[in-house]
Amino acid sequence: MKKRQVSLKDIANEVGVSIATVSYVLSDRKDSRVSEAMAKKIKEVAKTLNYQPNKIAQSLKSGKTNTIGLIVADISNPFFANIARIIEDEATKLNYTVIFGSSDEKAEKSLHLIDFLSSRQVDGFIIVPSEGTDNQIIQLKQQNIPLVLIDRYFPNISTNHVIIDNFEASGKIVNELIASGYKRIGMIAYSNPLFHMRERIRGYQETIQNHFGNNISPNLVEIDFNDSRKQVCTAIDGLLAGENPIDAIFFATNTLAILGLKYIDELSLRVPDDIAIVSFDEGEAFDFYYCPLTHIRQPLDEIGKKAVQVLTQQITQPDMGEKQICLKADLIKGKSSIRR
Amino acid sequence: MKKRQVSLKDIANEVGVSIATVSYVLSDRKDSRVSEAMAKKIKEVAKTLNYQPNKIAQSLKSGKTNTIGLIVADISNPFFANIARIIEDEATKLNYTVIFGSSDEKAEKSLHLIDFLSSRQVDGFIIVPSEGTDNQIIQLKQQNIPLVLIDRYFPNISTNHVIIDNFEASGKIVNELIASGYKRIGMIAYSNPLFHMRERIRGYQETIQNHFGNNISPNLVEIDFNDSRKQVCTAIDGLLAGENPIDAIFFATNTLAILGLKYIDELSLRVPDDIAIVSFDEGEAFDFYYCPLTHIRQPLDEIGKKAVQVLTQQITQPDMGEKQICLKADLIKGKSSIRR
DNA sequence: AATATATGCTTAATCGTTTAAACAAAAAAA
DNA sequence: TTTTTTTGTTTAAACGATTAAGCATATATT
Repeated sequence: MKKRQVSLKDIANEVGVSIATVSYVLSDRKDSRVSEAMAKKIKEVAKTLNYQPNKIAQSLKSGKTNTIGLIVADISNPFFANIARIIEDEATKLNYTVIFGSSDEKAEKSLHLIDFLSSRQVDGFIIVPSEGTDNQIIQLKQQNIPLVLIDRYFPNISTNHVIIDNFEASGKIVNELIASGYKRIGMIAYSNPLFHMRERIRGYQETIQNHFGNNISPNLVEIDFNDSRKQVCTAIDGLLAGENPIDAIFFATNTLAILGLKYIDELSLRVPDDIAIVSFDEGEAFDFYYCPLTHIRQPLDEIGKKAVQVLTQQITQPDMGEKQICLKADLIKGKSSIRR
Repeated sequence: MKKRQVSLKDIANEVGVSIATVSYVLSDRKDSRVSEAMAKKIKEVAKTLNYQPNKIAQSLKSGKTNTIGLIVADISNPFFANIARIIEDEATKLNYTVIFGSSDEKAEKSLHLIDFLSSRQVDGFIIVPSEGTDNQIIQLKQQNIPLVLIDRYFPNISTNHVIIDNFEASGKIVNELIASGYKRIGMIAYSNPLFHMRERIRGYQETIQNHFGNNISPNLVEIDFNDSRKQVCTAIDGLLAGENPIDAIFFATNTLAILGLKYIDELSLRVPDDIAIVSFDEGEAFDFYYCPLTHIRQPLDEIGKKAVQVLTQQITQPDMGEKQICLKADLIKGKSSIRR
């Protein structure tokens, strides 16, 4: 009734030989001294029985699972979903499986995921760290578990990481607005202490400062991740109120941009005539937005691939030094930042 | 240098007791007769050493991995991405891990995935079967591997499945168009022999037939999945040409709708004034489309959850009979099918 | 012919966990 | 006091694969 998976033992019994012999043949070791005839027979039987090696057993023996644990901050964000996909593809190419989970930007969930994936003996981690996970990362380092951070990192913890130059990208897009003639540029960002967000904000502030000095000051609103829908609206209201309403908004992420654009539509403001909009990252949702958005495009492909490559290198050569990769992001000029 | 994961052995050595005793304590077996004092000590040491049971070893022993293999037809389609997400969440709740892959609608890739996941000893499969995978499904059945098909199934292979009533849904949305006064309704579908697609087409054809008899015949164009971008445009051109151009298009999937709408924008046709549009499924991209689409919303949540529940039941009670679940989909009325 | 080497396969240990069975010592029943 | 039962712990086999070491037998070298 219950058909167990066929094992080396089954083949050995069938052929009338020891398990070891079968193992030697099927693992194709050049130094094995099994006779041609026997090898052929064993391979035949293996095929007819449709033998598939039990990777669980192999893993237990070898201590390697060929599995990567991936923890992203928020899988419902297409940015992370895409990265996850790329990582998965690249990992598959290198013969690794990816098991992943979303921390939903919560340190507690992140910890739970790390424990879970550790107990499943992943060979290493690729992590988009969220706020307050510093010690989790330190722990992993202490356990000598191979690890690559992406998108964000902790400047005071030395780790492998693959990130982009958020400061530069942010400056680039603000410059674009300024070049188009916009002066009162607001920014809506998350009140997130993580490095990537701080860098985006710093890029914005310094660029404004460099251009306008003390004549025009930056106009930044920071938003709580867990109440973003409401707070984005309030933020926009705030930026538009007063004597000198802003004429352009820079959204620090695609999720903020989506929320913002929906509200701007509700206000019956037209982009870019009434207000210019620029944003970090893309979203499928922008495909059908009437006005193609000027935005920063991160090299997702490169980030994902590099992360996997660095990780698998660490796994196979643990004594390799740490790799810290910082990529440049592209500015995609749409029509949402053109002054007409 | 190299810190191995701590094992029962480490704890046993530390406490000065046998591995078995440690195992009995840490697996919290009610029938164990280990003394309170010893149990307490072992638990303490386990905690300080930060012991995490090695699930690989547990799996090898138990023959269960608490892992589900998920194979979707196309992970870049948000429909499947969402389902994957829901399945993942539900599985996690039931203490299962999901390992998944995308067959990209290719039988060969599907086979590869099944072999791969089998060798990783998944306890069961949830599969969105693609064209030509009939024998793969039959094979799994013969090996007594628990299995649930979703979205599609093979009428001539008896399996667990969770699907929706595509015929009914299709009829419902065509009826909506007819009720709004549209008469020449075209449909663009995939030339896919799978049941779900045939049912959507049949729903369209029979509804047209029922309403208009022989006065107006259905106007269906079937499209090759691998060349859909081009063929959708050709199809729309075709439907719009001639003496009696169509006044409404029913797209059989969200991917077709997205391609179609982009082309319709290029043609400078306005929805619904120049042409009405209805579609199966949603897409994030529709969020910002100027005209909210009338579409069929599948109960993704229910499909995903039911699939996991049926599968885990099959895993724990293999002698349970097959479950075949057919859900109804909802018609979401937008503005893309209103005659003005 | 005696010894060395090569060939072909088997034995047995190992990975970390589970668990039935064994065993010794203590407590209870006779 | 002897026997039985209970209590607390250990032994050992098992899951399926890998692999160093062992052991015949056959072939090659002196």
